[in-house]
Amino acid sequence: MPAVHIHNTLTGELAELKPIAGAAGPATFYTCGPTVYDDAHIGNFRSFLNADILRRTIELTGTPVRHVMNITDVGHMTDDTNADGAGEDKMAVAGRRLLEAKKSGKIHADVAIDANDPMAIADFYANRFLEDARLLGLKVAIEAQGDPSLMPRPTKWIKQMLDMIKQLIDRGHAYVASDGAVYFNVKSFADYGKLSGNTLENLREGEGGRISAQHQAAKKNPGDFMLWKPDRHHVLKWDSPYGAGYPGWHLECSAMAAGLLGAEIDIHSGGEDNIFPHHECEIAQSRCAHNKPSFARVWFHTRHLIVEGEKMSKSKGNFFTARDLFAKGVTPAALRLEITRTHYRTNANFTMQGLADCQRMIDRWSRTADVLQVKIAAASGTPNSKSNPPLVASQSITAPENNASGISTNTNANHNAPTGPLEIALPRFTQALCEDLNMARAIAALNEAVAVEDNSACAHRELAALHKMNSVLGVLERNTQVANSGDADFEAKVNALIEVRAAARRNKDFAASDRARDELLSLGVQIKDGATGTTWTRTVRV
RNA sequence: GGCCGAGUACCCAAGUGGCCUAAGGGAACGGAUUGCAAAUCCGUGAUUCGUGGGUUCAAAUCCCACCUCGGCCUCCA
Repeated sequence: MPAVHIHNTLTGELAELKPIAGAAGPATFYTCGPTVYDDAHIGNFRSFLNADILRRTIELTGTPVRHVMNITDVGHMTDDTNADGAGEDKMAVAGRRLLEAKKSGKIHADVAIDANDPMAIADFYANRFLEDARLLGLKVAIEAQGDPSLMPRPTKWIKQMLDMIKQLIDRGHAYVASDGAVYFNVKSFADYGKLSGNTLENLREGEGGRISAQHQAAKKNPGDFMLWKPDRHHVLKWDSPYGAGYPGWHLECSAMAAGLLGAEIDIHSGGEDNIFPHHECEIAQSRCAHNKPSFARVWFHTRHLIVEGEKMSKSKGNFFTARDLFAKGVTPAALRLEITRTHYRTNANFTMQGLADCQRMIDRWSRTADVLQVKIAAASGTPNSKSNPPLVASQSITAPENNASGISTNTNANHNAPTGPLEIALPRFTQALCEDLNMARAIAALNEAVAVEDNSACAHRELAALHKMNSVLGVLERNTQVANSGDADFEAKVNALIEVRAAARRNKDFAASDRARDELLSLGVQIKDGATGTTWTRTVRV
């Protein structure tokens, strides 16, 4: 198996992944997750899904991964540095927005949620995030159903954060300032700025007017960042030796990563905007609190997604959440592929055309899987459970050596020699991903293999190879529209029209059959006449 | 203003000194199929890599300048 190499933001070089725990793993991986004061948008999901692709790639090479992703439920202030209450808690803002959404009908008014309760708001959006994430195949979100500790919430980790603050004060890296807040002293950590390339001098120049003079004056250095903010008026507050208040927002990741994965971890990921200040500050806190030579060995950052060539923004009307797109008929598979197929270190351009391109690719892979399934069933003499007639003649199957479960009982001498195109493509696919997650080349390897006619006798081995590739791509199992299910009336109407059309065609009344087809189209339904009858999907409209 | 990344066909996108007269997918066009479509299958497609210079036997790939886009510079995936 080739080793996974990825670009390490910390060094600017390609790093071979060697788990701290040894070759057998597990590799420890922490991903900065969402702050749940609103629905996650597709840009958020690009960074989460790229982390997922990396995690699945490592697993493809045979190394298990322990992946943790936080869900931030502490509101934090819209302006964290302002003490006089001019900044507002993000959860409070979210509560107001939620009330407005209910009034305008965007969210069902009967959604039982108290907009004045920050934890209820956080739970509401956390659940919506988890729904979207599972639909998109974010593995950690699927695993967290069985083990919630894999997606920790900072409000449950306040004690550990306070322990860390104490440790930092004791070691001389943090101090209580005249304004009552606890700050980290950046001058006490020589490597501060190493991750982002920011020097303390540059930072001083770049103050940008966002830091109030009052608090700047209380700090020892302009770059010092907050660890604890005493604030009796904050929506969420906890008791502490520094007064009731709330933790600095960098602290949660340091505390949870250490608590769940260890003081040193293999990989830490996030969006490119996390590099500074968030990850820079995490490194400073973690290394100083734990007195370790490194925090994360490899830092993995995904560049931002742009939409139709422009920065995504609500005012431009190119701002999409995953659920917006699902409601329009986009399959989770197509969305997943569209936002992960471009290399993670370039700005990906999300387009509706691209989404359609991805859907076509996935449909073709899916058909290949179906054909292989049918061949396997035919070879083993098992009747196809789906009652579909075989789509492809199975005369190429020469040896009844396989069973339907795909487990080989073959004892042929050339058992290990790849024979079919997918099996031959698998090492190229794996190699491409191991070279800094080259998705485009991996996908090309799969596409080329799918285009080759498979004359090999080993359908089950071909299918196994396809499933291996899909274990990273994660698309075959989620290639269905979310929007379709649950509307029985609509489905009945569609099926009735399809039957009307079929009857008209049998009578050679083509004018009537075309009318039925047009009517379906106006309902947003696209039909496909297949060998086994007519199927339909919702057309994707934007 | 400082620092950093990127510009490859109609669109998405790989390739980072010779195997590139540039991968893969989509669109478009032509053919097969279809009552006609859709879907599917087959075929066609950049002498050229933002612009202008330079280095080299050799450049999309290295260097310089310029243009455009994106990111960070204490909210942000």
